[in-house]
Amino acid sequence: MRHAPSNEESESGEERTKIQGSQTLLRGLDMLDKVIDGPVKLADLSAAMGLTRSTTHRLANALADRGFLTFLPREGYQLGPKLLQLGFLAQSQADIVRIARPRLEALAARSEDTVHLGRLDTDLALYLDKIPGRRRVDISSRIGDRHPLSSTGLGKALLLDTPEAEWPALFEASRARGAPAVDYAAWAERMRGYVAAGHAYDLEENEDLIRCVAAPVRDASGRIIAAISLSSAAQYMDDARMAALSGEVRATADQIGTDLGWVPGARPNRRPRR
Amino acid sequence: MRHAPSNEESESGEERTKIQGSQTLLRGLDMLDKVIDGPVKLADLSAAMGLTRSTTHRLANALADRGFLTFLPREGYQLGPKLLQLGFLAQSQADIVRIARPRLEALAARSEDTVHLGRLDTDLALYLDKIPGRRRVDISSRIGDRHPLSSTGLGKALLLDTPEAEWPALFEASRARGAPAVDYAAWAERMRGYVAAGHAYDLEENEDLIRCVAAPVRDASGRIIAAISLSSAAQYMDDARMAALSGEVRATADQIGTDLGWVPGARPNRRPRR
DNA sequence: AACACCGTATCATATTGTGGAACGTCGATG
DNA sequence: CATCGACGTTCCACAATATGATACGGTGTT
Repeated sequence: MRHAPSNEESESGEERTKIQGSQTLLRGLDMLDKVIDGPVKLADLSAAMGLTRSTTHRLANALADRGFLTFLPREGYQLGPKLLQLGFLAQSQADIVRIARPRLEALAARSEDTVHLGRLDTDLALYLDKIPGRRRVDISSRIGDRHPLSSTGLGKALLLDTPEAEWPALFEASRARGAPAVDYAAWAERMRGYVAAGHAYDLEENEDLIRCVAAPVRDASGRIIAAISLSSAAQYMDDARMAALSGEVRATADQIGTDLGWVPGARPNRRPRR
Repeated sequence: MRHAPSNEESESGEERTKIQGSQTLLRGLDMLDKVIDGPVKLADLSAAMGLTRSTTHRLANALADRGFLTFLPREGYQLGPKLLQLGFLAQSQADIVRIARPRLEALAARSEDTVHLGRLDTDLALYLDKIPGRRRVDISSRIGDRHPLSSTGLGKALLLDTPEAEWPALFEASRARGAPAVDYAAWAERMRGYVAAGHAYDLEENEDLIRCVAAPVRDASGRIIAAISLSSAAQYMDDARMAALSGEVRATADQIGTDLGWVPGARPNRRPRR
């Protein structure tokens, strides 16, 4: 085959692995990315791919034939129905607990502390998984437990996208469910900091002498569907360590999100599904 | 390249188009289908594809590299996170009204009658689109209208998957919303027939002298997310014609569903999302 | 230890994919 | 009404890319 004229490196600066011996497949797969925000005409598509119109057309047609692309006569190529089907199937195969487990174990191993995974359940945080740390610290939580949102790191992480207007109601609900009585104004002020930082702390508000760092997990829709937290005795968790750990906890949460189809940079999509 | 040893026709009886000149891409895309029900080991995958282990491995790796497959060390290959991302994006691009329009127009043109598209809105049928037929018949419906479920073909089609236990409540709600007072037992008996047939009729229950044939539209999850109906004056709609049209209406509804990622044969998935 | 299983790497071969160019087809423009 | 331009489609000679036989290196099982 003739090679592309001095197109050794892509002009659009993207650097994708070669995987040697699958050029056609990789080009086809990458083509789907070029179509993610609406219909694209063949000419634009070939320009974006750095390929000739012939090649682009052949690939696009193959993708369309299998339903990965839809061709709209006067608009261009668009994501096709096959992706809806496979996306749904992938969704049903994606069990958060199973997906998250290895990442959580790695985090627990590195930090030697206890890691939790949980999600929102009406107005409580439901604990889905727990990896005990190496240190002998009693963290009195069990899988299946429900804890108040306002007084746990995990719960606060779950709320990071919730509009502030809804905070008072949730705060009250938490108090009714056993959260300690603290001043709302002070709590909300701290929450604003957590929202800005993208993670949440828990500073002995719930169980005495336990501190934790928590971060939200997002799925393909960008919504927060779960959160993880790393807990330890306050003696092992001074402010400096919490700050140091927060990046790692966020990174782990983001990795899990990526496994679930979340795309870090993508336009935030906060609207609830349907 | 060496060709596959006498593997001219696939053993698994599937017949897929050639599209000449995209073998690698097509093989890769088809590979995703072999993985739809859980992790598959490399050996099984190559067997299912009718390819050598080498080739299978190369393709699977390319797919995994781009996130279309996930490799689980001791289980095999599985649908990957990229499909979740693209599936979600495809979903947000898939506007039912726009997708359905050409199909509805074709149906309206063929039958010369009025076609409606609608979906469930709490306990009413919300009309999303309307293509007037050629015949001059007053169908007093407008886009945005809400009509009772129990007394419209469209509404009944929307209920075809609803457990019978919930029928009485919905029937009562419809009556409260203006549906004519008919006998529940008789209505339920007719509904059972519609459920078995996969389509619904409306026989002058709502507007006098109007009859219609309706069918449900399913999405990738298998759930009924909308319905279409074909309405005409009773004089043009004798029982024979209704029977003849029901197949065509169902076919159109199914085509729209396919555009939305629905797969005809797939295991029915009735459980609500989340 | 020997074995079976599974994923990975290598490499000569020619099949497959490539891109240039020409063709159709539709609307818009002069 | 003719010409043009934009866009998708088809064709084809050429060689780069994809292929599959074979061999390798892990890990758990007998």
